[in-house]
Amino acid sequence: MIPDSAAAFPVTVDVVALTVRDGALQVLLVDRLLEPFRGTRALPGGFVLPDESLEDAAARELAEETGVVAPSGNGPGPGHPWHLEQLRTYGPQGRDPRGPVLSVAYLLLAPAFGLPAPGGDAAEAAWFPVPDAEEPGPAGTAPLGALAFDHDRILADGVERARAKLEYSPLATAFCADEFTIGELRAVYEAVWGTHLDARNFHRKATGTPGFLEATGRLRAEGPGRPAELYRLAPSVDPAAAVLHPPLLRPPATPAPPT
Amino acid sequence: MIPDSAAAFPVTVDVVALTVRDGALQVLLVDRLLEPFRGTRALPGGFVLPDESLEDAAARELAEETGVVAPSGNGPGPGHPWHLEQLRTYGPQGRDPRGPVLSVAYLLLAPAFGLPAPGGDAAEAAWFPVPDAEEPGPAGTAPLGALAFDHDRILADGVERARAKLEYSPLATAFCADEFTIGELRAVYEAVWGTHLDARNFHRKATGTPGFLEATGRLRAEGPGRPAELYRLAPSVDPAAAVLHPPLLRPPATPAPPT
DNA sequence: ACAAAAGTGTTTTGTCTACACCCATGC
DNA sequence: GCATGGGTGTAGACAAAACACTTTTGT
Repeated sequence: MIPDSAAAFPVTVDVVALTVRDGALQVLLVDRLLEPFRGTRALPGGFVLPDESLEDAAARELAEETGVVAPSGNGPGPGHPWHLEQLRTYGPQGRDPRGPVLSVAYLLLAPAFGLPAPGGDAAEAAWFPVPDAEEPGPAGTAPLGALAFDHDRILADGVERARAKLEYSPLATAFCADEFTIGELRAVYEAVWGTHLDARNFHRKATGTPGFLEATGRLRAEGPGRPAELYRLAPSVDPAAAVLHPPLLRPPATPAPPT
Repeated sequence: MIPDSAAAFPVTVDVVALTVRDGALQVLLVDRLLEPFRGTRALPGGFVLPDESLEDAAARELAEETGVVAPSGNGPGPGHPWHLEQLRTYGPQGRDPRGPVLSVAYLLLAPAFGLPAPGGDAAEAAWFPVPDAEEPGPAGTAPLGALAFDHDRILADGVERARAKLEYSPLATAFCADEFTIGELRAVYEAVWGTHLDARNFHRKATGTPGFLEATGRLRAEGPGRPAELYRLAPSVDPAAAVLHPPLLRPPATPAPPT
């Protein structure tokens, strides 16, 4: 019933896994063990199996190549702040030397987590900072511009999607642990956007936006300074669909001074 | 070199073609001539050929099933206000009775155009109004809820994408002819969002947003009332990438009274 | 003259920004 | 005490909603 003219394409999933570590936006990259692009850095990913959903394939490849076990789907329950969403699909022509291959890219936003022993088709999975500007840095600081396949473009698309989503969705909390302080949340915005935000105004805006945060009543003291109140993502909200009103807009341009 | 465990999937493209006709947001649907879902309404679409790009396949299927010749890509030149962008990809499992099939959906925003003779795998391509609310209307007014495959969901995703994009991008102009009046542009916003906008404030906002509109200096008189100035989309802007600042936000909720 | 649509001005209301200021802790 | 980070108050800049008003056409 499917016409003969219809071609069948191998399909891969590639995951842009982002986190905030050491005050910077970082991406999870692997070293490829197999051809093509053997020895080159790439996004974790691989071929979709016959009976798999795309999202399951993304979670499986992430687990195989980085040892990370992601919850299937966007865990709504507490303790699963991770967020996995589809980014876009990159066309079959001219992106794989082996022939036409379709790649469905996924975006994973997660708190910083350790990287167990690698396996599968990749070795040395590690976090790499995403440079603030999209242009590769002058020194060897920028991992961009050197990835396998069209992964540079996929990474750029993923970073831009993450930056845009922080403005009007509660997804910044996906980078935080289950409970977090306003300061930690602000650090997420500053790292992802590469900007400096006024701590006082951010506090008012974050706590004053309905449907965003819920106070736990507990405090957390960390180093000097007054202990901060702990918050969690407001319940009864799908963080992928909720809309912040008013949105938290990123300022036009004023990079943070490198502390 | 491609592992045997990797499956190959048939891939289709489906096009959510939206326009504004008679003051309402409308979608282009076809009647399927072949199984499965023969006789059911569906989005225009079909299988991707071996050497085709996804975008080319979307344009080809649209032309085959509706007689519409879309420009390949987003024509930047004047006279090609159409806009074609990828929407998202719908997973291979459980969406086609013939087996796992991947579908990459595209969103086409276009001025109202006539429909030449149909051909290919579909007949009776026609425009259908998209109901304001997502719930199907009580009477037989709503074509949603009755489409083939998972096209109801794809249509809902496309409509939501279009509604969101009008806020922060100049894509509302994709629904207009090459030159248009502020009133026509406002009618687009009102039809897509299903709201009523204040004509005076809209005029000021649209003409005052930098990088959005360019005055032609000409006028157009249509019926009674003062003739309106003609505008075109500001040049030197990629309408798909440009960002309106400040954005044109849709009001929370107040449906327009049916004139 | 009248209706209808285009375009401008003004007032009010709210939101963002910047910054002064107090609070609670470690040292 | 003093540095450090958390949290609140407030004045000016700025943008948006509401609406009075003028302009220019068709009938």
